Amino acid sequence: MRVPRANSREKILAAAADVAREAGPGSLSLEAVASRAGVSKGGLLYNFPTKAKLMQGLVESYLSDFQKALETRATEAGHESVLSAYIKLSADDCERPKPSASWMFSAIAEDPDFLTPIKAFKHQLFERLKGETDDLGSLLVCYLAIEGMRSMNLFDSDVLSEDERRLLVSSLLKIAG
Amino acid sequence: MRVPRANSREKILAAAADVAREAGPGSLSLEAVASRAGVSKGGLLYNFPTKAKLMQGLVESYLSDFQKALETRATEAGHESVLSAYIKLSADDCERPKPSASWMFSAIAEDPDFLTPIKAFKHQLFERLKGETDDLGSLLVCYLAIEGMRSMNLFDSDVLSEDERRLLVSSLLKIAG
DNA sequence: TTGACAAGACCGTCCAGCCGGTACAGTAAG
DNA sequence: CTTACTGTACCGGCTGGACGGTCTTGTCAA
Repeated sequence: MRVPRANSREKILAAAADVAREAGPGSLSLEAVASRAGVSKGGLLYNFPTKAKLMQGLVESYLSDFQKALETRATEAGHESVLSAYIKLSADDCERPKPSASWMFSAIAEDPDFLTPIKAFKHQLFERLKGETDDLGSLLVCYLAIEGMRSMNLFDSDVLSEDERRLLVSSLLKIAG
Repeated sequence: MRVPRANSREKILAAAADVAREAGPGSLSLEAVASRAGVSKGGLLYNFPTKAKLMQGLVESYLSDFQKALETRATEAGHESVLSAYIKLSADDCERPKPSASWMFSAIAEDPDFLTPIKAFKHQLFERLKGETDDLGSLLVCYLAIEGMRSMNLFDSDVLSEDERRLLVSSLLKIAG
């Protein structure tokens, strides 16, 4: 009973993220992902010949989604700076109560090198932000604060209230200018 | 109460942190820890009857060390605020190139609930900081930026240069007042 | 003697990767 | 149109190995 062959990859990727989020990063097994995606283990291994490839796919789709969202934000709303687009995007990402990237912990456990592309991406983004502003101190504070927000969301650590998060975002936007 | 021959518990805890840092969080097995600590598997299980207890021990020692260091900083150098003590302590912690808490990833993979005490601790610290200042916006920015710094160190993501980190710290201290 | 381990065999479980199938789809000759 | 062939997409059982945890036996210092 097969229907959408082409979407299998994305379905599997989404299923993997779901499993990691709901059952915990330690429960991200091939069988769990396959079952969640409505695919057999063989079908999963057909799309991703190894678990490492699956992790790599997760990283790549995460990065491309993020970049797409950032680009959209940075261009759509007029002459917004990349930094403020990044702030708003991150704020929205962190709005969702459940961390959507728990799979990162699985990836790190598998092999810390899986995060290398993410590090490179962040480095690139930071360089881009540096080229946009002349007040390095403010940029550093903003950038790190966003990093902290994302980290707290990732660790599912809800220290901030709704009001506090809003205040934080507006403070950051003010610092960003 | 008999004194053990050597302080095996601490040796084991340190060995576990070393294994997670050097071999990766996914390689944190009981055998690896035992071998690293110069202890047999039986000896390890004698001190920590289960892997969960070992993780718990890691968390507890991390938290007590951190609190002790924070208290020392906050009291020794005159009437420094807790926030600036926290900033400086975190900056020093992040000075070290290698993340010292990679075991956290192992703990999360094992069971996300292991981080509950850490979340509680952070929440408590944040409340304490809120009681110390009247400018919530600045506190939020500072606190999150520190969180970001710690997160980057944990993920071994060296986006900032030495100079940038120093500038960041001084900016944060200025914001903290 | 006893408490604090050392040493390691052993078992149950879990899981990644492999492999032999199977159900189509497209093509193309007859 | 039919039959035969071919490649794609997927199924699911299997296995080898790693790992956590238990248990037994031995050792040595206090």
